[in-house]
Amino acid sequence: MKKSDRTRQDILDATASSLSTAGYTATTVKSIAETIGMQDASIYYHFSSKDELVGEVLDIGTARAVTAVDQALAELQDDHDPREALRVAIIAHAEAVLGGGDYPRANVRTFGQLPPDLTHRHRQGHRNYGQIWTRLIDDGVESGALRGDLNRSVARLIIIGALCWAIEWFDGAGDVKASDVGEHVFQMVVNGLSADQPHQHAVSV
Amino acid sequence: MKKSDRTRQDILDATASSLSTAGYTATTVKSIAETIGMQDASIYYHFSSKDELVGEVLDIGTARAVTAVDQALAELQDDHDPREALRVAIIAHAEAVLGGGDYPRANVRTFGQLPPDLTHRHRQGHRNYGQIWTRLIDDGVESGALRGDLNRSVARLIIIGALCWAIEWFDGAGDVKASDVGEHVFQMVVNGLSADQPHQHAVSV
DNA sequence: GATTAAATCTAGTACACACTAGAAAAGTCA
DNA sequence: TGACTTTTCTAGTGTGTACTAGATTTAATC
Repeated sequence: MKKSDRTRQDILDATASSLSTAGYTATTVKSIAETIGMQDASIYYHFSSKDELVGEVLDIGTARAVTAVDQALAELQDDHDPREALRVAIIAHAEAVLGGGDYPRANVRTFGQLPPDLTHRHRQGHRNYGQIWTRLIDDGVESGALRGDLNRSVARLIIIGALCWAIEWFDGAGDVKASDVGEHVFQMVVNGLSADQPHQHAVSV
Repeated sequence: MKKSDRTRQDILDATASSLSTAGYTATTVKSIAETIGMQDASIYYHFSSKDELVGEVLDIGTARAVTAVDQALAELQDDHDPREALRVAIIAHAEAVLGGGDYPRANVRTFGQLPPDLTHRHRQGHRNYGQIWTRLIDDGVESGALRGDLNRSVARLIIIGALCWAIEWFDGAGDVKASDVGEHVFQMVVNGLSADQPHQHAVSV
């Protein structure tokens, strides 16, 4: 029983790594097997199909991102500004997707490349994730901390989009850290790029 | 000569349409041929390979996006606020990529799915496009209209990212128009979501 | 050490893909 | 109409893919 579990984990890890860098199509069963020194046919002892394997990787990725954001929000003080909650969530997302492991990165990277079945399978997970952000924005607007003249759904998708697209250009090796990307998204989206606005505190990057 | 040109155009159009909805892998030479009522082999009379065909579609897409933004900026008054230039560019980009034709949409949609050769081929085009935005942000910071404490390169990529990712969720059939998405990105990224800031004018959506 | 179960391998199948060669058809113009 | 060019089709090739069947090896248990 033990051996199987470890091999299974190796397969998942190799798949997450490949998905996060090469994408869905370039991630072949053969290439996964080669990474861990197996024959491609052996993969099918542990997973019934490529898409079941990929699906499991994506599930783990979603779960980790949700956990990261939830955990960051849970550490907030009770009387926090709604903007601070948004800031904490944005930075947690950035760190999970950009600086974290391969699983959340695989999730974002392969978004839009998946076959219909897998896309449909993960729609619910994405909806749940989106609700975290919906609540954050609703809280902000209703408390008066955030403007109420914008479409909240569009605002939510723009924030998530800015963060998700960062995977296309972010290079962990540079000076800019994952949390820096999060801080920038927060500064821009909440405080705005315009000079001389309230709530702005200088950021050094 | 005439017949060939029209067929060639039909092939390009069908490819752009397929790329913009199905992505790179699902866009097969056979499916393109079927769309225009041809045999797949006939495509090769007009294009030497799938990637040459796709490359040409992407070139057109980049060119159209650049033209749209350049044209919108050219119509500005001489003494405009740098923020207004950013606004005009953002909305032009949103309209070109979300509301415009298949070519710019194909470009954004397949970003990150392309084989290395095609990715490399279009790196220069993307760099050129990025420079338009670099200049807009530099102008804003140097004139004092935009804050100078953020990394300009990161800011640029966040703006473009928020716009590009919109292709994953934007539905032209809904109430929200492409220009609305642009307006929201501008409002959030430049004026900020925070309530009661200067420069903000209520937006109705 | 023998027996059984778990895990992997060898050797294949079937299919979709990009692409090719040469014949056939369609169009052009004297 | 006839000669010629342009365009498309028929019929294939080779390659890479996910996946399967059954033999073989490795590990666990008595």
